[in-house]
Formats: sequence, structure tokens, C-alpha cells
Amino acid sequence: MSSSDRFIEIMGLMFQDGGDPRIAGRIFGLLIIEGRELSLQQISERLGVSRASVSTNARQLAKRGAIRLTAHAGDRQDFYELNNFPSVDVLGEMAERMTRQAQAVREFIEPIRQENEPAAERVEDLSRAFGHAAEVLGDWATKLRNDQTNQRGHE
Amino acid sequence: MSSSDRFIEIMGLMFQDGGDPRIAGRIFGLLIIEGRELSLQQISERLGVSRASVSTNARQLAKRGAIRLTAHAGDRQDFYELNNFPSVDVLGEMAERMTRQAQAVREFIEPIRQENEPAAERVEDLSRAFGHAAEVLGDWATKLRNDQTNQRGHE
DNA sequence: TAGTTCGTTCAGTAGGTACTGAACGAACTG
DNA sequence: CAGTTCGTTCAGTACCTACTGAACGAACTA
Repeated sequence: MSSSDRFIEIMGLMFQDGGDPRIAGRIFGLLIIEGRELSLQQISERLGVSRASVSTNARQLAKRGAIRLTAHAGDRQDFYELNNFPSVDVLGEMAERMTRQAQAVREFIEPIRQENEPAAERVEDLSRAFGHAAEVLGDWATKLRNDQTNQRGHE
Repeated sequence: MSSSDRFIEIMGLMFQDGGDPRIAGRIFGLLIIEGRELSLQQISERLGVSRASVSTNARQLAKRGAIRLTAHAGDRQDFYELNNFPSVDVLGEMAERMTRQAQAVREFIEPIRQENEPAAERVEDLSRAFGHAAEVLGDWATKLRNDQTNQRGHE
């Protein structure tokens, strides 16, 4: 088993550790190793998993911004490849999630204030923490994008 | 069902959504609402779950820094309460995890370079991304801690 | 000593996902 | 038209983990 294969498995375990499907991590790892677009079929064969799983998980990864779907005229196949700056897109997704959570928590502040004033203060703190997290993540993503754009521009 | 109870359930679902046990989120939510220390037994009764589950999940939350274990002379019970700055500790934990991941990935760079030079570059990028993430999270935690310490100090 | 009250551990279970295989629609070819 | 090759969907399964209940050790009391 090559180091590349082991790396792919490690990525699977990292994803699993974070509560995501192992296959998603393997797809991500494979696309890092290959560095080029692969068809859904190729991914399926290379990883030894069903096309159904690849379809589901690759779309999930694309939604998160880690990889992207590509297409070619005259070819019905879906290709997937590593996004240019996967970390940027993943951070953006995390920021959105934090925003949603901040909003969800915020809706409880006033109702809880009717029942328990000090508790409402703590809930408000939590909502602010989520909001702040969203902000920091968003800024970070922006900074990363600029850094990487400049770096590439100098090549 | 009160707004506080609904809030506790929402926290459970948020944790579940993030890949953590629902009970952990409920404990966290309960301690936010109560704003004081509760014994393991009290948490168990209030949430309607076994002491075993509370034991396991509360220790997990304490390990992550979201809550903390407290004790009193002459009382064998374990009490848990919200940490002063839960977000700070949670960020610190995340930073540590990123550091571990950066390290785990870094170990693959050279072996992969032997097999596939360009792939090694991409793996190195990933390792740097994790390392950078750890750094940003650490800085953020430090900044938060200072902000909050100052804020409290002025009260 | 025996009995109580803690928290923890662990085997077992229930519930929920990850994954598969089969069926399907769409887009194409001959 | 039938046949092929795509991707997706969905029912079924296999697995995994969250949770429980029981058993246990520790620390205490009587």
C-alpha cells in the first residue's frame, strides 16, 4: 500500500472523526493526490465504492466548497476536481453555519427573558459568540483568498 | 413546554448536527439556562437521562472546556457548571485538533514526494492550511480571553 | 461489620446513518 | 425504435454509536 493510499485513508478517518462520512474524506484525499479532475466513475473504481456513494458524497463536498463539479462539451460524465482554494470555501461554509446558529439562538432571547431574565443574558452571550465566530471566519476567508490570489499572481 | 426547555432541545440538535451527542448539547443548554452548578444527579433527573450518560457526556464537555467540574468539601457529589468563557476553551480545543491534523498530514509529505512530487506539494499546502487554522484559532482565543477579562474587570 | 450514596465502566440494545444494489429518467447512438 | 451510458433516487443492510441498566469500587455512616 503506497503512501498516497495511506494518505487517502487518513483523510477518510479525519472526516469520520469530524462527524462526516469516511467516503467524503477519501474522495477529497484522492483528488488532492491526483491533482486533476476525475469522473464519478473513475472515483468509484479507484476507491472501490459504489457510484451511488460517490454521487452522494461528491455532491456534498461540492456543496461545502471543498471540490467542484466540472463538465465538458460532448461528454455526459460528471467530473470532480479539487477546488483552487478549498480552505477558503470551507471556511465560508462554516461562517454561514455560525450565522444560522447565531440567528437560531437569538430567537430564544426574548421569550426566555419573560421566564428568566439572567438566563436570557447568557443566551444572548451565546448568540453573540456565534455571531462573532461567523464574522471572524468570514474575515479569515477573505484574507486567505487575497493572500492566495497574490501568491499565484506572482508565479 | 417552556422556551427554556425548547432552547435546551435546540442546543441538543445543534450538537447533533455538528456530529456530537445530543445529550451533550442538552447538558450545555441546561447549564446555560440555570447559570449555576448542578449535580450529576440533578442533571440526570432534569433531562430525564441516565446518570451513566450524564457522567460520560459531562466529562466530555469538561474536557472540551465548555463546562467545568466543581467540588465541595464534605460533599461527594460532582457538580458541573458553565465555564466562564466557554467559547475561549472550545476554540483552544479546536486549535489543538488542527495542530494534530497538521502534524498527521505533514508526515505524509516526504513519503509521497518519493512517489509523486506534485502531489506532495498539494499535501504540503493542506498541512499548512491546518497549521494556519490552528494559529488563527489560537490567536482568536487569546484575543477573546483578553476582551472578556477586561470587560469583567470594569464591572 | 453491613448498608448507602456517589461516579464510572461495560455489555447489551435501540436507533440512526453510511453504503450498496437495483431501478429509473435523461441524453445519447445506431 | 431498442440499446447504452450516464447520474440520481430509494429501499434495504450492515455498521456504528449513543444510550441504558446493572455491576462495581470508593468513600463514607452506623
